[in-house]
Amino acid sequence: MTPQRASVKDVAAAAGVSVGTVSNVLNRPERVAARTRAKVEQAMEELNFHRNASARQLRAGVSRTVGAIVMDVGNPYYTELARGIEDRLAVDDHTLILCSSDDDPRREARFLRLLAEQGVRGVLVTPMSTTKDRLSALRRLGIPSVLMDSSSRDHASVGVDHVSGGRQAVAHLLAQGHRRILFLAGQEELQQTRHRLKGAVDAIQSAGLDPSEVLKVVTLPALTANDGQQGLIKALESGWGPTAVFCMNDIVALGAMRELRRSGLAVPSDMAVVGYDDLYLAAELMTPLTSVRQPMRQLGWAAADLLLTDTPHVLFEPELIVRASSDFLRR
Amino acid sequence: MTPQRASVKDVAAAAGVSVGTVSNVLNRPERVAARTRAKVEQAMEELNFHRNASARQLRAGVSRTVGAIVMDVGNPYYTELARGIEDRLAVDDHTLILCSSDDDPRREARFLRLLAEQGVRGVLVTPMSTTKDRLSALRRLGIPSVLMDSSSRDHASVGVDHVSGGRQAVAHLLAQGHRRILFLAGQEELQQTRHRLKGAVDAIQSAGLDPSEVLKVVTLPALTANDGQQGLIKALESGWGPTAVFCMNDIVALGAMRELRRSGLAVPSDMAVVGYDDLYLAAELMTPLTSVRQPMRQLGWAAADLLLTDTPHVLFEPELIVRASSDFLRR
DNA sequence: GTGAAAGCGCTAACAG
DNA sequence: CTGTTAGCGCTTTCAC
Repeated sequence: MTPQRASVKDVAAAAGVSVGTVSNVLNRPERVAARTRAKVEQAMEELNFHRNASARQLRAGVSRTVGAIVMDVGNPYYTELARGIEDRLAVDDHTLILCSSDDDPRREARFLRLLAEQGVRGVLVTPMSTTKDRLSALRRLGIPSVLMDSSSRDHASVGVDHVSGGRQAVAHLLAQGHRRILFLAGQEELQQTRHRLKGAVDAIQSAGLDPSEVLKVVTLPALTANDGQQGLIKALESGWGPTAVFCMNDIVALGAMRELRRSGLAVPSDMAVVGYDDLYLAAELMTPLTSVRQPMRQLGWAAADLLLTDTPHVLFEPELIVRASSDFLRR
Repeated sequence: MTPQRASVKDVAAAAGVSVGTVSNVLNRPERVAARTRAKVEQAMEELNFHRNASARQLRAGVSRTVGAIVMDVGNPYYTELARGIEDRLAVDDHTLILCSSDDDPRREARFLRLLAEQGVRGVLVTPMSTTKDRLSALRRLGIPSVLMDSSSRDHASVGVDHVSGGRQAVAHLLAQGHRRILFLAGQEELQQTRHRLKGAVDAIQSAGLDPSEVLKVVTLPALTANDGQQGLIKALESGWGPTAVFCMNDIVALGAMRELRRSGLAVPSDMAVVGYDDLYLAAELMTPLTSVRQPMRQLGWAAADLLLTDTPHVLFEPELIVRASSDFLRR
């Protein structure tokens, strides 16, 4: 059994050639005579050779690693995104370091330092409360970055049209006859929040109604099931009496529905619910959830593509998937 | 605005000391005079210095990176596990490279090569169909590995007592009066499958019944919602008429319940369902799912701990959480 | 306490 | 086509 790790030198010795030739076999095989190449390849095989990525990167100055900082890997939205990224990176033999900040600035700072030390080729960033700081930190470090799921004039980005998403969701609720709609929103700094809100307002105005009467916004500290639940409790206590709730994502919707159940309100007859992202579990919930579908896989792919090749940026279109949570007919 | 990346040399020049001193500040600060240290630290600050991980690893011979190969990051089970791992790694300033093989040997081979090239300090492995090959490949490469969620005599491992888990699940179903129980199982090579089956058989024998009459096993190609659904279809067609189904994990259970719904069977009155893992979504499904809870976070932590410190290995105890899917009283 | 210098494994430029 | 060699940024003796 071969011992530890073999180096190019070992391979060269075993094959009776120089390290330069071994390197050529690795990087420009066409420049090496077939016979020599065969010898070298055989030696590699026998010695179980794997090139040392550290040395390689040190020399090359740039690594084949890309980082992605997301808010919560527990949310399948981000794992789907990550798959899209990985698939694209694999094409060019790069790897992903996936970092879940959990919206904790200390964790985030640690990951940022780490990615800088790794010399990542770039970082893919998902919008969250500290996005701006993060982007400027990256710029200061001279690390290219791409903003995912958000669009920006002064930054490379791949986006989804959240105005359209918000509009579709609220137009649907209006069509179902709802006139008091609660929006369980993310932080206002999030572009997604602002855009979806704008879409919601658009939809209401297009229906000839007054947004300030029809829509009420509750901002959630974090986009988790628990905060969704708390947000709904707060809204119910206010006495406004909404008949529908539009949630910033499916996990928030899950929390909201949990609370509705707890307080004996039926979905959708007492309260209609619409989520966002259309996670695979949306269709399997206690009441199947109407949700705005995002093309997460493609989004991840596009972001990685943009980083690697500087492809012009993309704007995806979301699509409303109607289920029982907002439509009794589907019960 | 500082340009690109500063090296120890730059820092040394800026601080008016030698690179050796800079390195000392980094690695053995106590050996450096306070005044000198302050100067160096200030220079680092100004130049926005980050040590180059490649160079460091190249020199050290071993990296501060750990790999984990799991079957499907889309399954929250694995992301929870990953968090546990990351949390432990953070303590010793290591990073995780999370690889989702999707049970595809080509993907897996790619990741294995990649981890070897990265010179990872070790790999944490989750059982799947090709586990044995993977472990021997790692051994051949001289990379330490820890088997997660499975126990082994001749391998470092952290496990959960799946015999107990299987026993608890099936004992519960028997107590509910079920006498024809379907087991939607994983591949037989999976230790988890064998252990849970053993637990199920134990429970049946303890109740004075005949396992061959009470239990029927259907082996699923993959542990996905789709395969769970297909497995159930197959079982229903066979005409045996089970009244309960024990699923290898919650995602499989989700697929099974989808099929029950489709064919108009009520849960739990026509068919009781028990899952495994107790994902956060188990409680939120159309019918809240009874499930065997695993301590995923702790499991991940323990695995990373074992790799880093050679702590003696652990065996966790799972716990059955009963919900409506197997108990009308909770309806 | 601090500096000088060697060397980790690899690549690329150059010589033969 | 193949060999020789310098050097990427860092750590670590070993002198001073």
